[in-house]
Amino acid sequence: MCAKPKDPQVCEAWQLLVRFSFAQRSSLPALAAELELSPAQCHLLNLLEPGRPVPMGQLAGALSCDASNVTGLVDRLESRGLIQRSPSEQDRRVKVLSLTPLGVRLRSALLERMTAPPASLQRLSADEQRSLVKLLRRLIE
Amino acid sequence: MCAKPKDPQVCEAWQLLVRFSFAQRSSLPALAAELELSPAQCHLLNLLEPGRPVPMGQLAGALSCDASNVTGLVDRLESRGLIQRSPSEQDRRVKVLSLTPLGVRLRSALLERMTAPPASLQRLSADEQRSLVKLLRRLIE
DNA sequence: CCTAATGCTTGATGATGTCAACTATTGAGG
DNA sequence: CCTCAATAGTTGACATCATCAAGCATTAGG
Repeated sequence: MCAKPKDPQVCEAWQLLVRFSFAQRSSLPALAAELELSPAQCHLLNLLEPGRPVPMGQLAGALSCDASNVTGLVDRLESRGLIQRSPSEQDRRVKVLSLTPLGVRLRSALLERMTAPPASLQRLSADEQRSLVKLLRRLIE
Repeated sequence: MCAKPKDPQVCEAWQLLVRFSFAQRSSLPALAAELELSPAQCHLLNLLEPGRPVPMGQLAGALSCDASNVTGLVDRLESRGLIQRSPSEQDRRVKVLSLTPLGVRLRSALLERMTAPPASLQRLSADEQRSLVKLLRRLIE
């Protein structure tokens, strides 16, 4: 199944992670819909931390998408009063995004739902959970 | 960060997994584009194993989306000669999908790319990789 | 039979995403 | 200073993704 003559264990671990994220791909839309959000909007809100404004272009980089796409995404979130465009003082071309108080509340509601661990995680023992955390940390960086 | 008075370790593990799948959400489109596929098409091809035809409705269930969405996805993949609709013999309402030889080749090219493990995975020792595989297996089922 | 339920398609609509063209601003040289 | 290229964001055109409601054919139960 793994093409190159690499360690098959590495491949299997990676395949499981990929499978996991495909599963997420199925479940996120329903979860997001409860808050009237789309998956893309969730991703954006997830990246926008309270008290840490971000220029639009930087967000496009983090989302790995075109800048014009961010424009539309931000238009919709701003029209709902969740985020806010402000001109940068250093560079008048730049607009920085920040969460409104309403956005902060919605974001934390979102994170609360997204990070509610499923039953399968509870089946792991405390030691196993600790190992998993360690491994994933090193994986992501 | 975790709302309920639950084990914070469970929450952290889950958060890392969620973070991982958001990272995938960013990288999959580019990877898929190399094969002229969209993320949704990847998901569908991923579910459609060679030699194991699947009714359209079942696929809609697996993708957690509306049946009419599958119609469009299948239209595009079929017009490229990657998959094939065939009438079911047991039930003439049902159409089963199967990969064409071209589809089989593209699917394996796709899986090969998707499952090419990133460098960060190689940094784990053999033992650590083994643990990770075990933990993830129990997580997914 | 008649009727309800099922599987898929169609059409309308909105969101996501890309690209190319445009405006405004910045910054580097001449 | 003055041009001129690069950058940040917007706009418009277009394809895809995704939902819903309506419709058709088939199936299954009463």
